[in-house]
Amino acid sequence: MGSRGGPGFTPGPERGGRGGPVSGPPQIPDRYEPAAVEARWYPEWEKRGYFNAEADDPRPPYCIVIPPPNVTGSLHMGHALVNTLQDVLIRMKRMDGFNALWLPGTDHAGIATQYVVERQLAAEGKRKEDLGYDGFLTRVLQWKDESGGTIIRQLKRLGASCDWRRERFTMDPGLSRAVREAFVRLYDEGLIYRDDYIVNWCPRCQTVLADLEVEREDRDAEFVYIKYGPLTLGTVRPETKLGDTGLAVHPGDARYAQYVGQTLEIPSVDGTISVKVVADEAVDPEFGTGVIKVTPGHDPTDFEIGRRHGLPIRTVIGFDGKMTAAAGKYAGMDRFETRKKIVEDMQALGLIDRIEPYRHAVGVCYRCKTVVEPLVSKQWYVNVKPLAEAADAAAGDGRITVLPSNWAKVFHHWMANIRPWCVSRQLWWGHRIPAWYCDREEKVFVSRTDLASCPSCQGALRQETDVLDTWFSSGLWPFSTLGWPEDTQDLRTFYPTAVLVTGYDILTFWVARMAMLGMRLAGDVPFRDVYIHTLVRDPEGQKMSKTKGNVVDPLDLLDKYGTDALRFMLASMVMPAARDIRVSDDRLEGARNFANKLWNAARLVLSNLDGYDPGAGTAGGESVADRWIRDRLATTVTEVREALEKYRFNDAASSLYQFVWSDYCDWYLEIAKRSLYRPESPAARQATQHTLVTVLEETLRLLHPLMPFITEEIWQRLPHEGDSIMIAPYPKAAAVAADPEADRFVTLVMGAITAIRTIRGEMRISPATTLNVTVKPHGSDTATFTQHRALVEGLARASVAVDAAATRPKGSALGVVGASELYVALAGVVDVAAERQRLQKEIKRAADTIGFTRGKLGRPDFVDRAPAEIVEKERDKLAEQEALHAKLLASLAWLD
RNA sequence: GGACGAUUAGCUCAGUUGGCAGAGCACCGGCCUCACAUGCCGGGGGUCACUGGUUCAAGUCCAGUAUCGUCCA
Repeated sequence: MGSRGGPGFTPGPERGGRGGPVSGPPQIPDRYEPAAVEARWYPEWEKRGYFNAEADDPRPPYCIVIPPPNVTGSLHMGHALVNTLQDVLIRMKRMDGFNALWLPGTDHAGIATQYVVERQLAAEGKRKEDLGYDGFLTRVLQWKDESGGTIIRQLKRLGASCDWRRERFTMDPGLSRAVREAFVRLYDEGLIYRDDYIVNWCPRCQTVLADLEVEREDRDAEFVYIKYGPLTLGTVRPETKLGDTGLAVHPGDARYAQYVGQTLEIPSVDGTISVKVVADEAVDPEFGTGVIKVTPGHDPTDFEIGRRHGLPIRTVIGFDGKMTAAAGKYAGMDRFETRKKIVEDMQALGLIDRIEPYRHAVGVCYRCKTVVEPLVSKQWYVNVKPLAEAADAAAGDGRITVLPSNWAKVFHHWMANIRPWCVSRQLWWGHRIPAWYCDREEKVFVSRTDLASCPSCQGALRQETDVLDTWFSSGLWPFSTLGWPEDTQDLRTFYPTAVLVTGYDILTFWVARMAMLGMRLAGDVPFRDVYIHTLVRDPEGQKMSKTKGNVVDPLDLLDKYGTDALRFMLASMVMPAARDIRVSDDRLEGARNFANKLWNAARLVLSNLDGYDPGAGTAGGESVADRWIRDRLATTVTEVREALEKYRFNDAASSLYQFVWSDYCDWYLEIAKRSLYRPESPAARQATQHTLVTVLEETLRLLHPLMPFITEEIWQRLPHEGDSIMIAPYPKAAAVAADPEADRFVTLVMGAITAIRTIRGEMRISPATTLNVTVKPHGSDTATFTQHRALVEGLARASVAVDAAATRPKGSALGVVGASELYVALAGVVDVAAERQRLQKEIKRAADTIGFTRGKLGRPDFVDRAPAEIVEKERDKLAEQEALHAKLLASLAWLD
């Protein structure tokens, strides 16, 4: 498929030479059919290696790493959005002369994947323990092989131009090595440590969760007021009373000052318990009775209070969510059943003061929604504080730009308030922590290589069974995928990457961690820009969720509307402010219609290329309309480039939409038809053909990043240079020179056409009726009207006479175009009452503007203090409106 | 409780440095005009949430109020 063009071009390889205007070659359907086009071009692009980037390419690098989706996942609307935006950027930069690399891959999604496989096993009546560690991992890998690749195939349907040769997976040997290297380095630097701390435990997943992995859900509960010796206090978790080791009040609370420091013996359901009363700022004296019970083993706040005051920890709920032996007679009972039972028991003993309904947020596991149990256990932590300070500084001084800028604040806030990151997970699926315990010497060894025996005593070792948080490996993604820790050519060329595009929901989960780890380990920021997009919602603004049943499958939309339509819709919905996106069929239809519009514009152009010589250019026959559409395109190029540079995808989309539909199709094509079907000269026809083709060709290149398939399909059928639009140059912005003649054309000729059409519309005159129009030009307007008389006649369906000496015919409607007038004969066509009504409306409009403007100009403050050009503009407006008003009044008088 | 955001046409939303309020959809009227009815032509529709302030000038800047939303605790 080489380049076409040059003299003697005949459009379309399969097209026969047909003379004159035709209704489009039968080979080109009158509707754009996306499926076949998409299926044809994607494999072709991939086969030709257009997606590939090399590290030794001398052009400036531009790299995006994909936010890795779950390897066993499938495409949802969020993926469709984030990957559309990345593809728009990467295609634009690739066309624009950059060495553009979009690096794809997937992550292993530890908890999520393990949870899915465990459910599969449960359906078979098995547990992972039945398969054993190795057996379970085999099973997970089997599931990965089955479902892995699904999302990659789906990304290809979306048109994603990733360098697939470089696809990575967080559990690959290379990336696993990076994980181990990172862990060991941070450990050696003293940033990783083990600690007994209160953690979020998921009793179902049997693992600890990071704070971020706990979601809040509002639940109805009972607020139980318990008689606590001499005091009364409220709690939503009466079952934890068994683990109480203290009571706390606010230090300034006079009501309870007498108790502070005392140890009370409290009669309880299972004998008495002894609790120490402490004063702590964390207590809200306004809440409940102002006294709280302190259960350091089962509540994060209580844990902190306990640490501050040296209270002992009593663990009464175990990792299985059941009461422990320390819970006495409740041992072995489920925690929620115990809650009910203990209330009953306390009621029997008269220990309940009262019970009130209460709604509060409980923490649940973000994967399985099980209520999280705060528990004390020994875990691995990263002290991220120093890393966060560095990352925060980079965002503060512009080495990283977070966009839209309101997200920069969120980023900063999170960095400034960061807490130690718990990185160990009690899962089987993930990167096993490279730590070995020597039980004999009670030592821990962290090592890059597997250890067989204790380096110190040569005794047996056991490896840590915990794995690392998935985000630990994802946090290395921008450099581990480029070969880190090796000093690779890829890393030197493509790191730091240009931009990271992702949703705000993982700004803290992931973006923050990449920034911290990248700066610490890879020595520089991982990306220059972070572009945060919002969530995709249903038409009612509801978050899509399986439980609500309002999930839209992007694959269905691709089938129904076409990939380009979905992409265009998504891009045009991405607003600069942090607003969620609502997808609706209306929006998609609009985008599909836009694709169809473009398709049909191309059909019109392609069917009118007989005799066209691409090498001859405009042959000196260029018209003012040809110049006008070129100027409009040049302006559009500037707008689109600026919008994309600033990640204002909606601006880029609407500029293109407006240009293609309103300027090119509605105006230019209609004008061009006159020139094609009734050319003034062969040169004029050639110039029109040339303009039609080259403007469309450039428009296609401008649009290609948003709508890759349809643009390639049309581009290939047009005269063009090069093998594919994908690798054709992105249009360059050019200054638009002042063109007074083109301005007059817009104001007078297009204005006259619109004026006549408006009169026709308001008078409800059928489009089939040819109107008799007399134009009375003002001064130098004569030449313009005379020159374009036929065009006005054609586009306004009128018979036009230009006569500077014309007098207003009886029973005619008035149109005002600039300083000129036109009269539309209505005699016998319509009753003059309608025109009277129309004129009165126009008169009121003009009078309102005049009143407003006079008022403004009448205020000395305005005239004195506003900039001269603003005042001048107001004066011009006033004069113009006064002239218009006078004409309209005269016209009304004429009618009567 | 804290932070952030939103409030503009019937709906969904743009509106960048303060200078004549915009788009798409929906609606109304007229058209199957030889690229397209996934279309063409025309039209109506807004006290820019509210109250004050700054300014010659406020949708835009400032303060407050109300309502809604998101995140954090």
